[in-house]
Amino acid sequence: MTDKHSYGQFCPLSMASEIVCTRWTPLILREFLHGTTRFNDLRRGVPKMSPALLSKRLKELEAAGIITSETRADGNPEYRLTEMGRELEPALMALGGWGHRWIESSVSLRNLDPSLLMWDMRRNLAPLSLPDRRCTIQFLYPELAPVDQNWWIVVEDGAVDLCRIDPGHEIDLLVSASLRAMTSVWMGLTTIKAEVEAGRIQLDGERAIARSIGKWLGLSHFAPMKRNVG
Amino acid sequence: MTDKHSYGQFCPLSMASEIVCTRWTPLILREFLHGTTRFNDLRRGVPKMSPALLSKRLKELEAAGIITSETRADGNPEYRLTEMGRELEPALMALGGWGHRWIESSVSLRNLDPSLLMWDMRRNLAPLSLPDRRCTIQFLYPELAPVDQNWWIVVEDGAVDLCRIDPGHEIDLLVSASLRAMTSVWMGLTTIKAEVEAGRIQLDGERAIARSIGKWLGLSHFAPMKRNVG
DNA sequence: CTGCATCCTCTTCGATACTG
DNA sequence: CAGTATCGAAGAGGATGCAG
Repeated sequence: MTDKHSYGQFCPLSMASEIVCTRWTPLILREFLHGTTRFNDLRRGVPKMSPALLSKRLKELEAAGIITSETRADGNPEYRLTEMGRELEPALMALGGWGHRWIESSVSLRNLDPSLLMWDMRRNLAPLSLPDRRCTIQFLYPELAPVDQNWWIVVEDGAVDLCRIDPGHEIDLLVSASLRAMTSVWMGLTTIKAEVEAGRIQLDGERAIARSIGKWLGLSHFAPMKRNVG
Repeated sequence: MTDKHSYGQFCPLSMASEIVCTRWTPLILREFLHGTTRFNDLRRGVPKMSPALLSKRLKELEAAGIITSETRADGNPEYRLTEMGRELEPALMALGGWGHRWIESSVSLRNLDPSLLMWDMRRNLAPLSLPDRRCTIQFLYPELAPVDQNWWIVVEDGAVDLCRIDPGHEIDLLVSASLRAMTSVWMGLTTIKAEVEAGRIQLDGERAIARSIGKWLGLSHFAPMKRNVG
């Protein structure tokens, strides 16, 4: 009829699913809802997706009216949600909230990935809850392969940068952790405090910054919410 | 890592999308939320899906904990949503509501299908708003091929049956319509009253039943809601 | 470096037919 | 009624290339 990919149903849920519920698309939209606008930043949020497929999906989303692309001064496109796209947020949040409440942590925690964790903590970090000067926080995951062990987050003038190579600044706080413990904290399965007491996370450095970590550390949007399963 | 199909991300939206946002799955869940429990009834809601794929999806949903299957007395399985599955309703309603508000009717109306329309009107019909006796309502779509022209809905003792062959009862109301007009009414783009006045729908039969059609006729759950596009 | 396009392989899907 | 079996077509993933 219309095309091969269509469900052929006029039902609004069917029409919406044709656009939103295709492979990778909810994750791309998650990146957009976090404010990402550029191709390679999108890729950091969905690193296992091939660039060709991401490119295809962006064209589909643009054709559907969910995003626009505009060529910037540097000649590269900038993608942005339209109002239609922004209004997907409640539906995606509801789906994410359901996942948070119902999907077993033992399943989610099979997908540990320091890169995704740090990338998300970077964007959810609250600079205003840190001292009003440059702050450098190092994260150390001793159990990982050397290339993934060290991460630095540099906060300066409200901007948050994530580095995989030492920026050379004095370290204000060193967070040493098992990746599983840190991810569990991010997900809201446990707390920094509990993990520190259990010896799975250590904080070394400036007392004030360590004490206020619960305020500035960016966790999952769903972390404060109750769960129904283990 | 885990398997090929996984996005490899611990994010709850990613985990939820792996289960819910696969091809056909939102439509299957829509059927379940309407109370369907049997394989061939599910098929009526997703007639363009192959039975092999439906069977596969049901196994996946069961493995994910969203449905259970129990063998009934007749030896055939009965599928039911678990609590985990029922709690998907807000997310799916949000997605459907978004589709209703934002997807152009000209696009949805490319998917006209009398079978899907009648099947949905059957299950959303309100028997209590009809006289407390057997009522037979015939729908006639003169422009369609003969096999799709005639439909009968029989309401008796609170049960609603849909027939494609004449049940032989006296007709209490004959609804003659263009399929596009009837579907537009179902979607909430227009009203029965407006379509009758425009000559695209005719009601012939018992006055009281015709007058109360707005009460007993089952429309889309989203029909009363505002839309943002044409 | 960013933003793709191409080529190739592998998996999934759809159509049809058939079974207990 | 409730599925399997089979097979060709479409789609996704990985590697590589390339222009601005």
